[in-house]
Amino acid sequence: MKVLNKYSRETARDFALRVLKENILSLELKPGMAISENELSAELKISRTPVREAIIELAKAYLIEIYPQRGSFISLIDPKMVEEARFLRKITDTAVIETACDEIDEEGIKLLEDNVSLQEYYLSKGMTDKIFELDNQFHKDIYVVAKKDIIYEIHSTLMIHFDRVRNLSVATVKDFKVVGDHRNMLEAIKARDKKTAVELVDKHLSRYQIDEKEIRSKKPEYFKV
Amino acid sequence: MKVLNKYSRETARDFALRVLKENILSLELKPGMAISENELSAELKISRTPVREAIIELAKAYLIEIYPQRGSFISLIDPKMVEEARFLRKITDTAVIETACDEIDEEGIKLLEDNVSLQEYYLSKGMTDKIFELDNQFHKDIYVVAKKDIIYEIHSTLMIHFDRVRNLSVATVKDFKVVGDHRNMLEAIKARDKKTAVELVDKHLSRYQIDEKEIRSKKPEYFKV
DNA sequence: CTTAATATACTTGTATACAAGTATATTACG
DNA sequence: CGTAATATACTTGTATACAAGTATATTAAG
Repeated sequence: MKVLNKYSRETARDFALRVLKENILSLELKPGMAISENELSAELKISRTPVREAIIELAKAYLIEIYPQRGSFISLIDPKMVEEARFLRKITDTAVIETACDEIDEEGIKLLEDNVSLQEYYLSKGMTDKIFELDNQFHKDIYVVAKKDIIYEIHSTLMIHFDRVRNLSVATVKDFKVVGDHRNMLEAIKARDKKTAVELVDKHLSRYQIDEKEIRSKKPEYFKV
Repeated sequence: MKVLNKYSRETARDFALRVLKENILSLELKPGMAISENELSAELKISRTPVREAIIELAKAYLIEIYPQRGSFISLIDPKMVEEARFLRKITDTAVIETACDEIDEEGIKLLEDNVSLQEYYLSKGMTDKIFELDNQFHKDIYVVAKKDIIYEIHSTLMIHFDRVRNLSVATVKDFKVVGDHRNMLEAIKARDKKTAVELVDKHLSRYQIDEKEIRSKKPEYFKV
């Protein structure tokens, strides 16, 4: 597991949570792999308590499975789980961008504009690795504009199911097209054009389509069913 | 706080969680009220650890606010939070009932039919207190039919924000009309009539409309803003 | 009496010890 | 050698002790 640096103000629990999420998303912690509270606490140089609290939270999001007195395991990729996450993201993103069209104001425009401009800048400089983080932030900002930021937070951990499968996909290179999507979304929101905005969300998410069969053939041991 | 009976197989953590949820929903634990891990563990006759773990989970759902070294408090009613929960329930219920229309089969019909029949029976006998639980189960069953039960689970804790405000409302007596709603929803799903089903969800949720002003004037100290 | 300094009694965060149960390795037996 | 009984070394669940910080009560000074 890749151990990140602990921020000085960060609680041990938040630290453990951050490290675990990152490693599950990046598949450094592999689906099906056993993890132990004791091992992790040794590795992170904190006690069992905060590690355990982080594990419990991830178990609530079905990212870890806890079998009492037997062990805890990184959840296998469950196609049903992935589908529920995708479904939830689609309906929520759609409704939220519509609301954003209603709620957008000068402040919101600035928030989104700054982000997209930066994405375009990094794209033009070929610094595509910077775009990933801005991509996530852009989606969060739309929720903020729509005054639905709690929903974003609540769903964020669940979306790891979706995102880690994406990370297994070979064809994640076409990421540069998303910057154009974001620009178009922003313009639609500014124009309060709900119909176009919703179409863009649909188009945008279709880029994240995953070829389950292909991934499954490469890594069958990662899958639940 | 009303302490429930602990099931023999239930872990101490699940027990604490169940008791806390129930008391927050019923407003036995009042918004803004201070709670202490030590007090609760004494009251529930379990140690601090499982109580603490339950509190952390509820804090993640914004039902409890933890201020380190100062104390933990039942969250005040936050209109933004209530609105986000209502928004989420509406869009999710809508999308899920459409999916249920696609996925319904004999087994699903039986599941829903058994529930609604029982509701109708209790209604005819005037045993309206039994209907509350069946109401929740009916909604969950629709998610099950639509193969979206994880989404139901993930959202259930969040919906307490919405439901506890409903419990403060005087006009919750018109509950008997929901049985008719449920019958109509079931028939729409059986007929795979998405348009009608969605209209019914909308109509159904409109019954849960809350008069914030009225509640606020009765209990202003419960509100955040 | 007022005000400031100091205890005191809380709070949650973390570390650790023990309890209860599981799975594997080891040992003893046939 | 094969099989069953028994240790052994894990696992997570729970209880408890201590650490660090906050808010209030108490005390002392002016």
